Amino acid sequence: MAADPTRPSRAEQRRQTEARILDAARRLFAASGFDRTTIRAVATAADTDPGLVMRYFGSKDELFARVAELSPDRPVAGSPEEVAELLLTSLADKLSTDMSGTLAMLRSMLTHPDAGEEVRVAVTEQQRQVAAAIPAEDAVLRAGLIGALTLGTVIGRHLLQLDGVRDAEVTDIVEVLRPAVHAIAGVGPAPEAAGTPAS
Amino acid sequence: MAADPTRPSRAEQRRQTEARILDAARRLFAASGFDRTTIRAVATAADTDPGLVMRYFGSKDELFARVAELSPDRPVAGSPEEVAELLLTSLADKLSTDMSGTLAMLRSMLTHPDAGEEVRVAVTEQQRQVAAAIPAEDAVLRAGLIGALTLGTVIGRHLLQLDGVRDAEVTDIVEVLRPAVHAIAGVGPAPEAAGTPAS
DNA sequence: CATTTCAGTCAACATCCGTAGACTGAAATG
DNA sequence: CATTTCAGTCTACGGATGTTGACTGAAATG
Repeated sequence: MAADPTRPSRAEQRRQTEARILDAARRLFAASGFDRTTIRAVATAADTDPGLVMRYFGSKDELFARVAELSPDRPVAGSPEEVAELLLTSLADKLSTDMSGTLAMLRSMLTHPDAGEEVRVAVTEQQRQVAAAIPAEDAVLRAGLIGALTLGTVIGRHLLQLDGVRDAEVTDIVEVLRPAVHAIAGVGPAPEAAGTPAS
Repeated sequence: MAADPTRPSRAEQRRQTEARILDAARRLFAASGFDRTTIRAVATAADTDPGLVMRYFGSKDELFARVAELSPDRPVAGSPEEVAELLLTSLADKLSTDMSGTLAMLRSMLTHPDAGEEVRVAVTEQQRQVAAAIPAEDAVLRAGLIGALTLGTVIGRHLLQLDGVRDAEVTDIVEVLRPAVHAIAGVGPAPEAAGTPAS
């Protein structure tokens, strides 16, 4: 019944509290978006005080900027076929990873101007790279539509939770989407009928 | 200098005011979403008073429900090829029509639970019909991914305004997406190489 | 013309939010 | 031990929002 032999130091205590706040913020922003998530709710969920949240993170906007993040897309390049495969791998990441930080951003992208811009910039950058690899007049459009397909799939799975998409295996989704991505990228049918083609 | 010969009757006046309010609400909800659109802003944009908006439409939620609407999808059926073509026609509608009522709904779907449910139900219904026409074990997944592609395309064009997608001709988008939709629907390559196939 | 109806206006209320600042007590420091 | 630092708590302010209700004046009604 003695007191804890290793009581956390003050610095450690603070780190834990900050972490609890960040976790709660990520979760609530992802679940309800920026506007409907209140500092008070974050504080309650983190079992602390609104004042502390402000003192540690400055403002609601700064807290949001801290936890809402798009995991950076890896650069894509090569032949259209290679680019398509890289995009499918990238999509697989987005469908499997935890992503609550990303979901916070995506959830708010249609109503929070900053979040919308951030998503737009990220998609546009990937679009630019993809377009550069597609030999066609309408390369930008094609790349943009691949971005739209990606975005729609992530939204459908994680935010709208569409039947069949919500619970599907990531590999199955990629399988179904492979010929579609290849088609939009302007290449012929998928390299192989089924299974991820080896090297 | 005489007074207007045909001064609008009181009933007519009211109809005009209601129409101004509805127009303003549609526009503002579409531009900023539910939470960031205030009754006061709607009233100002409609050149009236917040109290009047309340008296005519009851509450902010009712006003939103009145102007935010998904134009009903026409039923789709037939062979996978036919269904794919019907979906592309439906998509073309969604990309060209004015749509500010639809945009009000879509803009809010990620942050306003009711709007999210309404979109989900609409997509799910179309998904059900499409899945019924696809002879495959994973028909529901495939139909869901076509829904995701559609949703992503509309979002990319009207809400995120992606480069190349924002300004593209509707027919060009449909052209690029045709083989993709056919591929996801599980049919072979598009029926024709280019141009809308005649009957 | 007398009366009623009602579109439109105005002011206020209750609530919630982000945020600021004073305060407390225990841990760190010398 | 005396002093300082600082994590954590509490209270309150200023502003915005949805919503309500009283009021006004002109159009409709008989």
